[in-house]
Amino acid sequence: MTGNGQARSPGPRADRCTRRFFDTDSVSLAKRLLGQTLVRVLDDRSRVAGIIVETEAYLGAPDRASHAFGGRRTARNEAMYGPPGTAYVYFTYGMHYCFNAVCGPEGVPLAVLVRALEPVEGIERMRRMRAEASGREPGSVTDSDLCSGPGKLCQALGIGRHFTGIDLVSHPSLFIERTRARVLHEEQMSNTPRIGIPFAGGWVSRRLRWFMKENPHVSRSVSRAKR
DNA sequence: ATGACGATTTACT
DNA sequence: GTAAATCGTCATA
Repeated sequence: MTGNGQARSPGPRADRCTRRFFDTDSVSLAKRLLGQTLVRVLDDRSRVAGIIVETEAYLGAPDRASHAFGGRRTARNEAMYGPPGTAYVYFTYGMHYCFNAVCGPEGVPLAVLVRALEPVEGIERMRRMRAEASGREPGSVTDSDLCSGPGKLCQALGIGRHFTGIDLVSHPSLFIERTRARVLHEEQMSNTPRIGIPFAGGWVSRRLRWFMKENPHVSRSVSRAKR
């Protein structure tokens, strides 16, 4: 036992992100999430996980690109109004799920979309799950094609609709581990406009997408947007 | 009851 | 580069 009561383990042991970690604005959370690890514990208790390398901030009612634009509150986006640390998972284009971490005070629909992961645990398992979900052969799924997009990472981690509204701070099979104590330095990250929101008027050009520079696991569209 | 529309991915020219 | 796939959700009637 150490002085602060934490158990000492052989290697660096990752801690789960707390309520306080999520209790901030979405731009801050989008940056803080870079370098943390999204973890899914499967039914057989094995873990699949990846380091978050790309995020997008959604700013709520005033944000034309947000599902909560204009204060819209429906059965679909109800989770966005939950307390910080709530998961918001939505289904889109008739075939894909996307995962968000909700932040800000309860009742205020701020969220961060997790767009890409660098696979680190259970990679072969993720490859199989993603292959099955997209109707391909596992051999055709390369490491950089595994979690390099919001729909892809949900396939790889087996994240579906039933996770929407769950509490990332306490849920046994979906959470985020604090693998990085501090926010990445500015030189280590880039920001660009968000992807796939041509309908968002003046919000289209806002640079609310954040990603690790030079990381091969960020979503495709990066390569042409900005190196 | 109906119709338009995606915070995407994939295959193909 | 462009386009198809595919369906839950929500606004309108």
